Amino acid sequence: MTTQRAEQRRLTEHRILTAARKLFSANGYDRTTIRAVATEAETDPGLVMRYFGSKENLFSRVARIDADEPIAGTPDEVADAVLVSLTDKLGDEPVAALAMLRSMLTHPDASRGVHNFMTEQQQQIAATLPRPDATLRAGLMMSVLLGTVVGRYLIKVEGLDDAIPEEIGDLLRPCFRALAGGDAGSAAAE
Amino acid sequence: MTTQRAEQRRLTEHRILTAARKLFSANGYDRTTIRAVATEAETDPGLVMRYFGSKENLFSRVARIDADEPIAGTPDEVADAVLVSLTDKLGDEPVAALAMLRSMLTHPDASRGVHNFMTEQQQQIAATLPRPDATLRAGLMMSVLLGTVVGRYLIKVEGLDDAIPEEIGDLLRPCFRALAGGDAGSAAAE
DNA sequence: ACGTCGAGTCAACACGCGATGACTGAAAAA
DNA sequence: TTTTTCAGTCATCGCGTGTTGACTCGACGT
Repeated sequence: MTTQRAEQRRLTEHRILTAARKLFSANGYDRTTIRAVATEAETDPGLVMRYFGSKENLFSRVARIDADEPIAGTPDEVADAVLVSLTDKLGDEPVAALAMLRSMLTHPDASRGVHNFMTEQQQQIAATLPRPDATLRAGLMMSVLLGTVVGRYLIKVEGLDDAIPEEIGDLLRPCFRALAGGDAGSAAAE
Repeated sequence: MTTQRAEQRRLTEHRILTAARKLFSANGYDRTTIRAVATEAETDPGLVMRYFGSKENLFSRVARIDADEPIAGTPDEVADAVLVSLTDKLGDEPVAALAMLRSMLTHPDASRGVHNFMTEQQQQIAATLPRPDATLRAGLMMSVLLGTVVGRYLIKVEGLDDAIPEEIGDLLRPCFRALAGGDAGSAAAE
């Protein structure tokens, strides 16, 4: 059985992690203070430090973008796979990812984290596109994905912040299809 | 004629503004210090304060996204207009806009600035799209634009960071066309 | 020539931050 | 019961920040 103390500690750690996720994703790394996290978690700054060592460490425990499933298939299948991974993220607020995304432009670790995630996905996608500009196309697909998530959750673009994922997915499908290049973009020549 | 003193002041102010633009766009608001700006401008922190009043004020003098020309026309024309405003921004590094964009996720003023710009453009676009989901479509167009600029200059997505604007524009044209909804997206129904 | 103005310099203030370490008291082990 | 362990508390340190005000001194107006 778990002792009273172990259980108490588990609960407190959990409160701290939840508070950290919330504040990091709402305010970013620099504007989130250990003291604010402690207050939100109804505990003490010293305890946060003891349990997690440093602010950096706490952030890395809380901010993460889970890798999607491997991507492969025909260009159209790839486009749809990216679309699915997008609508997944649009389903319900991915707090851990938002903690990362909120700080990606100002905090070096978060920047690396996002860059790594995007590059990983991008390379998988590019490998399936039989084109000389595959890397650029894959990079644009990831950029569209990024822009959509940032627009919805962080910038709160009107109409995008409260749209249902399916509708967004339907509107974006032609984009990903065109970027994947299954068929020539309509009216490409001029 | 301009006096020596007036000229000297003009030069120093200019060095400060250039330094501030550079540092704000590279490191964001919070991680840019008045001292660092002064050092970069080869002057004194006190002088920066005297000339610009406060860090906030200096930021607002330096970070701006110039409004694009009004958008109107048929859906396809609107799509192309957005595309042009994008390729313009991809032409050469828009330092003043990057100062704004770099801080948009963590600094309230920058957030407002980007939000205002996007909403403004979005409303112009939406007004030209004869669709019930015009706002969402326009919002997605702006989100794609945002994602592309952020991906190129701030995240530095591989292949996107050094691509020529025309190539990016060509790849993105079908996206904006589809979002503008001039014709039905290919394979929309299933 | 003389007094004024203003560009530039410097030291210091008040504040909030991450981090440290000593302390308390109750639960756990002996 | 006695001893040890550890969750939780608290005061405090060192540092970097934005900001202030006093000071210098060469250019300017008269």
